[in-house]
Amino acid sequence: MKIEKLYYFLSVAKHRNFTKAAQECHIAQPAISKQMLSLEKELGFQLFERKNRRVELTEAGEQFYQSISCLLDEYEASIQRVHDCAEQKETKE
Amino acid sequence: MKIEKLYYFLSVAKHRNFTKAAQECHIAQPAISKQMLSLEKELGFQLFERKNRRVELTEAGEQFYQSISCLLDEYEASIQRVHDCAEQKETKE
DNA sequence: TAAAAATACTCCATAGGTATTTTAT
DNA sequence: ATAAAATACCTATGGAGTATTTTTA
Repeated sequence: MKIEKLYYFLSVAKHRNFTKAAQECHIAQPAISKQMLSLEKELGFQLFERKNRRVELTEAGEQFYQSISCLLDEYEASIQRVHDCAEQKETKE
Repeated sequence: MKIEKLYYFLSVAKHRNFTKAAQECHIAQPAISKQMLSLEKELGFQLFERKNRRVELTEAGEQFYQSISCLLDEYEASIQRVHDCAEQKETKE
């Protein structure tokens, strides 16, 4: 599981549109499409309902969104904290 | 960033030994070694102090360990919850 | 000399790109 | 006809393996 894939998921969930998400993530639309199919396969269930001109989240997708959204915030905070810690150490030496 | 890489890190931190961690993770020692070098490069600072016959964590490494350990627990819980949600949906239909 | 990490390669899987097709409005 | 996702195909990067080297107690 790549963390980038989870960020792509958040973007798709936000836009309810693969093409827009691809733009936001600075990758091509087929790349997002494949990543989301691969994510669903990896998890073992549908995250999206592909409609006509719109993507909707399944119930599981909505829940996953909530969890992953928090988790990635915490992940970023962790990275930030450890960066700060490393820099503080540097200036102390 | 792959989540597997973070699990490898936890294992190395736990054992203070790349070879033991490799065994626990069911991969070869050079694979762990490269993954940890790549992790340090990606983060931009040292996580380990490679000693004689022992690996020690830097301060930043210790802090990263705490954060990542919690984070991966939450990640697993998220996956579990969403699995449960998806199954409940299935049986309801 | 033994134990442990790093390096040098080789191989394969996967991520991403472009072009194209499919599907529904 | 158009908008949007999926598919086909290609390439490059990265992960993992085996064999080997380096280092230090």
